[in-house]
Amino acid sequence: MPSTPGTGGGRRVGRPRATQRPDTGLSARDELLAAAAELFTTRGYAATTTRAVAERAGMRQATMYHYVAGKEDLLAALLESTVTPSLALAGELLADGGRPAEDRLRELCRADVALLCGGPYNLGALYVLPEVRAERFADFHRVRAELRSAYGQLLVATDAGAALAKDEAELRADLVFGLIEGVILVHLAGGERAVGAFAQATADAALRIVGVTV
Amino acid sequence: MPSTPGTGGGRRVGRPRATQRPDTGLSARDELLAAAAELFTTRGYAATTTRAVAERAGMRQATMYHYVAGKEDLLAALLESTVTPSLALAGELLADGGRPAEDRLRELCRADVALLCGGPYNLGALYVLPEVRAERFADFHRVRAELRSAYGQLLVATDAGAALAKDEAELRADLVFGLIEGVILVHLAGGERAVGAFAQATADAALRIVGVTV
DNA sequence: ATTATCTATAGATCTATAGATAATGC
DNA sequence: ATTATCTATAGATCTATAGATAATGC
Repeated sequence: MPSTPGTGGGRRVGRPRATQRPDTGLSARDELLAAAAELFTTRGYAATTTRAVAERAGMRQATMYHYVAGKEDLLAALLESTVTPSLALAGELLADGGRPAEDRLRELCRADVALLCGGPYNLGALYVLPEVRAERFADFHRVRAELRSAYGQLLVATDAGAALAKDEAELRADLVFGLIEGVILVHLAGGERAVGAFAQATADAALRIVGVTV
Repeated sequence: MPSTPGTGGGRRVGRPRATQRPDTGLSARDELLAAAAELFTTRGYAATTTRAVAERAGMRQATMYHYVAGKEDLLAALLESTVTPSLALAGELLADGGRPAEDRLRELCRADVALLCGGPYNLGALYVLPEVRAERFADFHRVRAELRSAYGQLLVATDAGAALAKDEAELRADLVFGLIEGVILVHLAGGERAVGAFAQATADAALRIVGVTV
């Protein structure tokens, strides 16, 4: 059986690292992603050098290019990793006609907030980087627009949502989406509050915006 | 009468500029601030060079240092300019015991969103720059915390807010603040919607979060 | 032989300062 | 004389590539 890269244990091919390899058990690429997540969110994307990322991942700057094409590559991977799970959940919820739309919308909000606030870094802050508007990240924007659309569909499937004019429903979907995004940023600033309860409270607030009485 | 700097018209002291001075009627410092606002919000702070700012303001890179101490100086000035007007309004509203707190909270939300969404650039996006966490911007954070506190005070002054437990009121103030902040970012993405109506809708959504029936 | 890593560095920046220059003001 | 600007540049980066090296695999 070939040694799984990243299990940390076995003999490793290739020249040994100059510094001790971190014992996180992650693959080298995932260690780079974790380092990038921390540095991009705490110091800023443009302000983070390839050297800083590589060295936090326990390798020399040039070695990074063995695993990723460059900084943009790291950012693109991190961005997609933040939306993909929520989008998968949204797909399931949209298909599940057996539950009231109110419940399903609440669950999507809750999970979305829990996912982003629960991680070790504030990856939500990456969404708003000006750099992310570039064509290079069109894939991410497409996925994100799909998630936004799922919010809108669940919203109009609620009783309160169905009673709204089309424009008004669109507007409220934007407000809900804005709440989710903003709350992720505020949560970080606020610091220590239980993530689960906070996510639940945000979901309730979203339903109040839609017009559901909670 | 000494010629007011920035009126654009009169004879100017000093070596002439190599390129035509923009005819915005702004002082050189304000032209730098406007250039920085555009570039920081569209390309990112760290990604914007002093040369880019200076040249957009119609002067050579080195000349910028005659007016500002550097890039950080520009960012600090822009940040404070976004909170100061809302904080002044908040002060007036807190002092005005003659109006129902519901109305005053609504007005603060509306004005805050209108101010940030109404400007030519998305200055709200500067709040979330990781660079802004540095000690250098402590002044800004102090002012911003005051604004957050004003939201909290108006919230507990409403009938619905007064009925909440202390923790729950704090939580909802964070949610309202998160909504305002997030909405500013979403609005930009959403593009063309009338700012006034959007600000009003956000204010209504904030009151719903508090628990007021609107 | 293959692989993962290293060291070294060319080329391209970018910031901030030094010192020159071309106006007006008196 | 004062002021606002310019040109030039030293010093400090940072990215991405070239080429060497030290392991394992067969």
